[in-house]
Amino acid sequence: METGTIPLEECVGGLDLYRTLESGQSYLWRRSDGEMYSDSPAPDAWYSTVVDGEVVRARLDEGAGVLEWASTTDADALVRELLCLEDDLEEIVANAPDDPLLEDAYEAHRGMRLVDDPAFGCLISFICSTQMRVSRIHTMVSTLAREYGTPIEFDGETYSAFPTPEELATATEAQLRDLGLGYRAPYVVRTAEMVAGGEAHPEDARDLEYEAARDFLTRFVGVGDKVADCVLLFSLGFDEAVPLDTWLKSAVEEYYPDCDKGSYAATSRAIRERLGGEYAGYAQTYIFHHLRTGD
DNA sequence: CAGCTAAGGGGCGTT
DNA sequence: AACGCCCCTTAGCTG
Repeated sequence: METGTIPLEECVGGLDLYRTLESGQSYLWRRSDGEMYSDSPAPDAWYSTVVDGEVVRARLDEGAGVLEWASTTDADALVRELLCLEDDLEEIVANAPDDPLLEDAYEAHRGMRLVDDPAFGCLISFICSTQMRVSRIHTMVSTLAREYGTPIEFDGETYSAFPTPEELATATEAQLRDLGLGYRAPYVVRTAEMVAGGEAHPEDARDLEYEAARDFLTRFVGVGDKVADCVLLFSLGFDEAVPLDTWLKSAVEEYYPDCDKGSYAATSRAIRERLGGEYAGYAQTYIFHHLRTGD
């Protein structure tokens, strides 16, 4: 076992691990008390995930002023990457457009960061997310990991990696329906088969310009504009992506009515400009969390 | 191409 | 306790 600490002072603008990992961006982490996404924060809890066969655990130690990690490998760089610790939140907030809703959101959830999830797990997570509340999405993704992922022993406990495309492609629609995925079951199987078969990989979108990348991702079954935007924002480093979900649509309706241009693409473009362009995705994450939690 | 609708099932608020 | 409605939407069909 390897362990380490990352000084919180290196995370410019702070780090709120609870809001970063339980705000509906990532479904690939687990909380040690099993109460993740239950609306009951546990400031001392360990969060764990598995990336490329390596277990990573992380915990905030506010008293010591550090983010503590433990892993099967030297995970210092990996933890910084997964939690976007290099993002300068002070600069992002300072450069944000003057906007009452956005300022409230940034103020209320200071320290919440974007995540940088592995692409395949992120893609499947958001295919599962349609018409679903965040706690159930987390349950579904955990179930997929338990049923199809490779178990890994670490520090006396068993962790389940999210399945590889090849592992998930062995699933049948009927099995996934039995696991509670509903109409998403065939989407997950077909997308896993596409990636496993080499037909396309979500990582391929990295090389494209933003809107072309979004179009590219919609070739996967169960992926429309909104899910594609989530994968771009939460996994592929497109910080300008603004997923237009029900909460953002209601925000457009109530706060930015002039940004409603009818189609997804045009409205997305307008709200992206209104929220600051380059880092509009950060703004989206804060507004989404602000409206959803009512905090 | 725009517009409509079906597609799990659980949790939550209302009767 | 039963009921209706909602949930970070997409695919497929119709006109």
